[in-house]
Amino acid sequence: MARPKTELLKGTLDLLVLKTLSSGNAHGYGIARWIEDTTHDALQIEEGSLYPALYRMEDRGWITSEWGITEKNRRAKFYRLTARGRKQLEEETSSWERIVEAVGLVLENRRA
Amino acid sequence: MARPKTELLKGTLDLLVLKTLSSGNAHGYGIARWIEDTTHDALQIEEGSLYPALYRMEDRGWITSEWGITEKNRRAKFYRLTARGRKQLEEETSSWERIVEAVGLVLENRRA
DNA sequence: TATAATACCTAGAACTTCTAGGGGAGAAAT
DNA sequence: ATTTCTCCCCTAGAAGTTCTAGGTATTATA
Repeated sequence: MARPKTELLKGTLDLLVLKTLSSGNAHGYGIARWIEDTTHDALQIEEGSLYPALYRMEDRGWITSEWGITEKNRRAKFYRLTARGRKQLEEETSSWERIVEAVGLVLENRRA
Repeated sequence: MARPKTELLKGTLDLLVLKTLSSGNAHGYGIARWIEDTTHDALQIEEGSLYPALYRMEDRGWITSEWGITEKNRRAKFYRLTARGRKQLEEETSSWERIVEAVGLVLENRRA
């Protein structure tokens, strides 16, 4: 089936998930769908990347989880941001912006 | 001595090196210094990351190397881009731009 | 009642980057 | 002269994240 290659840049997944959760609770599957929709499938979230990432973030105290029922009447684990997660989001956002700016400098530059 | 954390996003190093070489040959050490200078040290290039990356890229036929002597009268391995390397640079540049744009959509968005 | 969609889970492979060293040779400083 | 600094290359192994390629269960739909 070979979908077009739309690999994530390693290191961005946490940022994307944290940002998604910053505006409301969500379950894993829903987070993935929301990111894909928002980016018009420019980013695809593999479940084999997502779930391990969610566990890591929970271990680190950035998010917490709770079982519940979705709008579609399905059992799902809902995540929400902790205070530490919110702080982490801020850090990762500014780190991301710094890197984008820096890479931009390289891409624009012509060496003398 | 703990320099401030300025980790690379995994996946950007190839792009940075290819772009650096796109405007002229350079040796490894010089590539690292140029990227750091250009980004005002926002990105730091570890030699333990750089040299393995250069070998990978050479294996893949994106760059070729040749020993020579630097301006400072030191022995050094000079790299230059191949045609395939130039093509790879184009691909990685547009991939980078796609990702930056997509992440931007997520960061700007507020979920309804 | 078969199939699709929703939702979660996991082991192991693959890959890149970092850590933490090592070495040699020329330049500068003492 | 000898030490120290800068330039320049190199490597093994650890660490970390993402992907592949499966699997399961339940509900909605055709």
